[in-house]
Parts: sequence; C-alpha cells; structure tokens
Amino acid sequence: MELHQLEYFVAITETGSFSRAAQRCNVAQPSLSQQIIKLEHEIGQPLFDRLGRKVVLTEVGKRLLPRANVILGELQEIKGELQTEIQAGYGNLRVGFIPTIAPFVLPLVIRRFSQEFPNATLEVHEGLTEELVQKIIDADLDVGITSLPINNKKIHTEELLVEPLLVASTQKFEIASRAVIQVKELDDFPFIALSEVHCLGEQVQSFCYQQDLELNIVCHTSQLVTVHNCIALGLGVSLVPQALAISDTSGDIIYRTVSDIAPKRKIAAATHARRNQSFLACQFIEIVRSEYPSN
Amino acid sequence: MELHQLEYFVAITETGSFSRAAQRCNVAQPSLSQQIIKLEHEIGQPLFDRLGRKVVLTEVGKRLLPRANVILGELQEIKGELQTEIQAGYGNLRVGFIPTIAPFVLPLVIRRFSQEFPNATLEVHEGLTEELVQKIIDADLDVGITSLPINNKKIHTEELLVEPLLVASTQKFEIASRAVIQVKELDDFPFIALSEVHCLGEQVQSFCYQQDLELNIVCHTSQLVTVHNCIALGLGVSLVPQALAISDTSGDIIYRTVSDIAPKRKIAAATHARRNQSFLACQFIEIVRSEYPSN
DNA sequence: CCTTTGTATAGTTTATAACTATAGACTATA
DNA sequence: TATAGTCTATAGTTATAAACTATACAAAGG
Repeated sequence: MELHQLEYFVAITETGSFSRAAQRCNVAQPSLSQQIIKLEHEIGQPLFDRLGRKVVLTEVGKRLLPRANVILGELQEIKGELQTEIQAGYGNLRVGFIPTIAPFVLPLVIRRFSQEFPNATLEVHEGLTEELVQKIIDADLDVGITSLPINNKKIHTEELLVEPLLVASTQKFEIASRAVIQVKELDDFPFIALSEVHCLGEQVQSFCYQQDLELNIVCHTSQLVTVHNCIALGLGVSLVPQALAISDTSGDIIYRTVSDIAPKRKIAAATHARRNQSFLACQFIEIVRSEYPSN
Repeated sequence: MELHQLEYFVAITETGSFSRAAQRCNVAQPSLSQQIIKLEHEIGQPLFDRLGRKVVLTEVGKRLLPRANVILGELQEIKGELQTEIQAGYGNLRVGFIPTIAPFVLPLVIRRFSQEFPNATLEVHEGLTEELVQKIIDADLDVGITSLPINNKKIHTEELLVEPLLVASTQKFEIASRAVIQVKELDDFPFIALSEVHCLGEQVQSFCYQQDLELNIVCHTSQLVTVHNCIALGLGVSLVPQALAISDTSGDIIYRTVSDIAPKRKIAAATHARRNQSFLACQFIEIVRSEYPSN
C-alpha cells in the first residue's frame, strides 16, 4: 500500500470516475486504474463497482474511505506542522553552563528564553567544561556555554565575547586604591585561588605563569562564591570574571582592571561539530550573547 | 513523501543505525540512505545527525517520529480491520421486498438477520418489482427479493425457491371441500383478483390465460390483504401465495393445492449484474432462502 | 597505525509506475 | 438498431525511481 494509491482512491470517490480522478491527479487514466487494481489485490477485495456510467464504492471501499481520508489528512498536517512548530519555537533544548558562568548568566538567559519561546522546554545542566564536552559529544546536550579553548575536534565552538578578569579586593589592600594596576603588582598581595578543576582557575594559573608571577596563594577553593566571600572578608585579592563584579551589588569589594596586560577569558558556545544546530539552539546562543553581563 | 520512506525512517530510530535498519527492511543500505535524503529534502530539514557511531534525531526528526508511528500504525490497523470488520458482519445492507412477499417474509428475515449480524445496519424498502429493479440499477439498493421473471440484463437473479399458489376459499364454496381441485374448476366460482401492478396479479392473469380460463372476477384490489379479507368474508375465491396461507392462523379460510397444473411463482434475489455482492448481501440471501415460509 | 564500523556517492540494473494506443462495454441519441 | 460518445481495462512501451554493487570517506577502537 502506498500513499499515491490512497490519493487516487480518494480522488475517484470525489470525482465519481476514474477518468476525472486521473485528470485531477495529473496522470493518465490507465495508470490510475492499475494502481487501484494493485490496492484491491493487496486488500483482497474490490473497492469499486465499475458500472460504466458511474463507479460505486463497495462495502470494503466505504469502510476504507474515511480511513484513507484520515491518513492523507494527517500527512498533510504533518508537513505543515513540522515547519510551523519549529518556527513557533516548539521543541526541547538541552543546555549546559560551567560553574563560573552559571550563577551570573543562567538566570538572565532562562528568563529571556522562556519569554521568547514559551513553547519550548529547556533543560539546564551545570558542569565542568570536560563534563559538558562529553555530554555534547554523546548528544546528551545541545549547547554548552563555557570558556575557550576547547581542544576537541568533535566540538564546534562559537566565540561569544571576551570577558575581562578583574582584580577584586577590599579597601584593606592598597591595590584597591591605586590608579593604575600592573600585572607585576599582583604577587604583592595574598591571593585567593580557584581550584584548577575549573577552567577559570586553570586560566588564572597559566596567565600568571606566562607573566612570571609567583602568586602568594593563601587559599585554594573549589567554588567561585567562596573566593568572593574570602575577598569580602579581606583575606586576600583575586582575579574574577567581570560578570561576577557586575552582579555584585554589595559594594564591599572593589573591582579594578589590570592596565598593562589584561587577563581575560573567551566565552563561547560549544556544540557538536557534526550535528545540525536546531533553531532553538541558535536562538539560545544569541540570547546568551546579548544577555551576558558586560559594561 | 511515501510510506516506505516513513518505514525506513522509523526503522532507523529503532535500530539506531542506517545499516541495521537496512537489514531489517531487507534493502541495501544505500537505498535506505537515499530515501531518507529524499524525505529530508521534501521536509526541507535534516531528520538525523549522522555521528558515525550512532545516528541521532534532530529536533525535526523527533517531532516527526511519533507522527510517523501513528501513520504506520493506523495503516497496519486498517488492513486488518477491513478484513475482520467484513467477516464480523459490520456494514450496511439495503434490501427491498415486493408487497406480496414482504408481510410474510420480511419480519422473519429481519429478526434472524439482526440476531446473526448485530453489527450490521439494515435498510429495508418495500416496492413493486420495477421500483426495486430501478433502485438496484442505480445502486441505491443492494438486494431485492421479488418474483421471476425479471427481464433486465443489468439485473442478476438468483432463484431461491418455487412457491405454489393455493386456492383460497371459505367453506361457503364447495371447492373448499373437494378432494381434488383441477385448474378448469376455478372459473366456476367468483374470483377475487389482485391488481396487475403486482407481479403476482399479473402472474395469476397470465396463468389463467395460458390455461384458457375465463375467470369470473368479482373484485379487483390492489392489496393482497384486501384479497384475503374478501375471501374471508366469503365474497369469492382466489389464488394466493403459500406463504400467506402459512401465516394465516385464523382458520376461516381453506387453502387447497391445484392438482393437475399447479400455479406457482418463482421467488428470487435480484442484484446488480455488475456489482460485487457484499458478504452481508450473500448472507442475507441465504437467510431469506431458509426463512421463507414453506411446508 | 590499522582494522572495523558506518554512511555517502557513483554507476548500473531492475522494477515499477508512467505513457500511448486500443479494445470492449455501456449510454444516449438519431 | 445503428452509431457516436464515454467509460474502464488491457497490451505494449517508455521513463522514472528505487533497488543493487562497488567504493570512497570518516570516525572509533584495539
């Protein structure tokens, strides 16, 4: 049984004749006759009584007709719906953020995305870069918001923005009041370090290594919020993402840029290199780009 | 879009691979790939992300899958249902009886048919032979129960039985008490004639003509029940169908067979010569044959 | 690095659905 | 009752599309 056979069948019932049905279907009449015969053979019973002047449905034909209409109607719907649903933002999107981005960006993005795509469902994960990468490769995640670099051929990255890392300190340390801060000055103060399991921690570490800084690390912590709280208590200074600075409205901590060689991290959307990006995924990435806190 | 494309599509989702799906569908893998590509072109978007080790549905694919399953499932059902519904006696049957048969046969037949085919709907018409014939030709009626002959090439007739016509009389006329009744004796008594619009009236008339009888007709009536009532009142005698005699339980009227040359009528099922007889129609005809009142 | 697994592509063959032409059956009108 | 007109079915052919084989190319795993 094939769909064009059902189309022919319905056309005959609607036109009341093989010939007229053939015209409507843009085929020759014999083609149509043969397809109906095939259909009748497959069903095992005739569908029409050919009476010359008119054709009449048999009992089997009568019972097939509404069903054929349903099938064809559904198929017609499906084609349209698939397009419109996608454009109307139906669908599911699975996204992930790394822990040093999530707190400042995730809430803003979710809010905006839910407003713009109320028909979509959004699954949000938080995990370290390598965890997100593995999920993306396994197709368990559609988009990961993380920082560069990602050295994996299976991952496609789209850079969204460059985020400066700011010196964070309380007034207790004089670095907070200097007009200009140079890289070399950072090792003059106790430093609150983020664990290298985070790419941010790793990036700060390698930045300092490149600049020949030997930091005076007084604390290693595995959460950025702990770093923040330590700074606020005056235990030391650190390099933190600008997004954290922007979202910090307490006023206890002073954030300053490094003048000469600014530490920074590149924020990117990571997707599977070989999967097609869905409409929602593209839209989501643009929302992250525009909602990401920056001055 | 064609059904085998949807079958391939579903097979891929279930096996997780083009190759395995091809095996299941008993086609070569390239054939299947090409059909999926065609389907994707028609929909305008890819359905799968081919990741090498595994294939993953795209958002469009995810939304197509349940619909494809519905379509294929429905189609599978339809094939089965068409067969079983017919065999389970679903359907509609439009039947007709002529007025000189209907009163004695129709009730019995309807009762039996309804019992045997509770899933069927039965439309019953009553009309003169020519009316039934016309409806059958127009495919407005499936089966007509009437008497032969029917001279119409478009009508197929199946003889069911030969019904004797009996002499009906009250004791008032001595014909009722004779041991043997001969044709020639009929014109000795007043005769209640049925109108020739009925084939029965016509048949009696032509029977008498052939036997060189000149009936002493005292009454022409257009309903068989009127004939019956006239006889019961002793107004005359008549030739009536055996079915009437059997159903007459009053005992007022004596029914006798004609010994030498028995008048009779052939009861037949008339159907369209070129239409296929439905299962229900065949069953109905057999029920008429077996339920028709006879000694 | 090589083998294995998997999909896509190219080229060919087969199968099927299209076509043309015409037969055969019926309707309607002269 | 002829006869033209209107159907569907059949026969034979062509064209299309779906199948196949062989192979290229990419990725994963030992």
